[in-house]
Amino acid sequence: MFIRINPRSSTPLYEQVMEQVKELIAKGILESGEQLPSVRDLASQIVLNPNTVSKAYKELERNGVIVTIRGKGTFVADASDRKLDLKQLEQLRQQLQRLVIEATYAGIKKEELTQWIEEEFQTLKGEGDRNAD
Amino acid sequence: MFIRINPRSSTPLYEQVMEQVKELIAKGILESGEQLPSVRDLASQIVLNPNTVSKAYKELERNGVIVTIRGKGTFVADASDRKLDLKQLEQLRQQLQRLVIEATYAGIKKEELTQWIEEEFQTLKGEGDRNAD
Amino acid sequence: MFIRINPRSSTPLYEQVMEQVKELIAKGILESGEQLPSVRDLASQIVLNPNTVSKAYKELERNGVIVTIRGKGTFVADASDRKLDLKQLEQLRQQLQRLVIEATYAGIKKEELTQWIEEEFQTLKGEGDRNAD
Amino acid sequence: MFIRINPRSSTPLYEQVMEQVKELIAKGILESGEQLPSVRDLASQIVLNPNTVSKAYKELERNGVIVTIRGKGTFVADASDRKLDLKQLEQLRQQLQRLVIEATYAGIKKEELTQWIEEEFQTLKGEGDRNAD
DNA sequence: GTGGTCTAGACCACT
DNA sequence: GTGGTCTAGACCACG
Repeated sequence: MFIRINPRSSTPLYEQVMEQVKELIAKGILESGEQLPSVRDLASQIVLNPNTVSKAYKELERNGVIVTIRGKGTFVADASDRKLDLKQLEQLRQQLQRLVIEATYAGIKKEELTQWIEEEFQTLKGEGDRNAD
Repeated sequence: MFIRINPRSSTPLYEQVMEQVKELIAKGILESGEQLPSVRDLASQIVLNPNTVSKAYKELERNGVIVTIRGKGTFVADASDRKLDLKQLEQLRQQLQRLVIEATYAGIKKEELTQWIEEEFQTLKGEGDRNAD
Repeated sequence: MFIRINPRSSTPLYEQVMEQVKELIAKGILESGEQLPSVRDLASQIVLNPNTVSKAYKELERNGVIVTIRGKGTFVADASDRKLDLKQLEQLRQQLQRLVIEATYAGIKKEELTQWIEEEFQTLKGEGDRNAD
Repeated sequence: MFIRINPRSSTPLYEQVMEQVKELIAKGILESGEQLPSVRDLASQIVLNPNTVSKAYKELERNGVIVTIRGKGTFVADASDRKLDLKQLEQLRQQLQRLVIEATYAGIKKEELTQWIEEEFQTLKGEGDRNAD
């Protein structure tokens, strides 16, 4: 797993791990049922304390992104197991509102923003396809 | 100024203030050159520690959103004074990437997301127009 | 023996086996003196490591629920052989206290809870009768 | 707050803290809006590491039992804020099933069990009343 | 002073 | 070997 942590960023290390794992799954580089590196392995790979990685894994499990089986390891959850409640949708919507406001500050037009989204979706899909080859 | 703070949210109080001020400006409810309430006034209005409001104002000034003039007060900055460096653009782009990933997890399609953006821009513009009447 | 294991549950696999064996006995589906499948057989049936099944059997024997006779196999113990010391009673009582507290949090009234117990006892008895036919 | 921890119990320390806080709230000894001791205070009171207490508090917040406000402290949540989803009800029901099975093993009759429940509810209410005096 | 994050290192239960 | 729990002690952001 290619995970890169920026220890100087203000976003917590465990959140950075969460984001990148989610990204790998969204891109299809990690597939359902696939085993993730063990807490200790990943911790030594990215030079983090095992507790920090463990915290990231536990949060991801709570989000239904991964599943951990005691004594065996942690695995990517089935897509069907993912949770999507109303609160999350609202949060997403609120994030988007903030983003739109910031964008207007930066002088970014609606067309430009939708173009960006188009590109991001392409990137996700593209990397997944490359992986599938 | 209509600002509502949620003390139980996990986002810092001063950031909530910043977001809402930015929102009011983006909507055109606060216009360039308009005076903002003093730190004390705003603090007592929304029942917050003046230090917290002060921190929000300072951060907003650092971003070039507002300007404080000694002995006169704080005012909404001219749109031309806003700073938009490359770092901010990158951050915006990264936020959007995260949002797209989260959206795919929530099963939201590209079309739906662009539709949302359309709506958010309409909301901004709409409230601004209403205010301009 | 119809035993279903959920490897993703947080309760240990061996405890799940224990619970289900106890349930089968409580329902009268397994009767005193009846032979249980061998560790190997049960392990292959429910796709578990034999060590895990073995641990469950050992624990059940420690509780006096089953007995293993060297060279013959393991059998359901006589009801008279079951051990019920004071510690277990206290534990039971404590579990019930926790359950009552959780129930009040869930807004469940006393009458509802006693009704539930009524139903659980009926279920136990009912399945036993069906099996006795 | 009178919290007693048993370091030799097999149930995790942080769960013991959770249970006892819930108990105090259920009994009405801690009321809605009331402030809990700080993480450090409680930790030194019951001779635990602050991290352990913090973990308990965070879990309790996730359950909607308490609310923490950054920089101010943690408080008992409003009863209306408590979450009660279907999964929790199912879990409760399953716990009760196990309890009934264990009870039959211990030779406890239905009437006895319902009597116990009656007593537990009385205890909860009783301590609350005593506190209200 | 409050809680949140992180590290280092230890022990335990489960498979 | 796996993850889960716990301690000790440090630093930081928030109010």
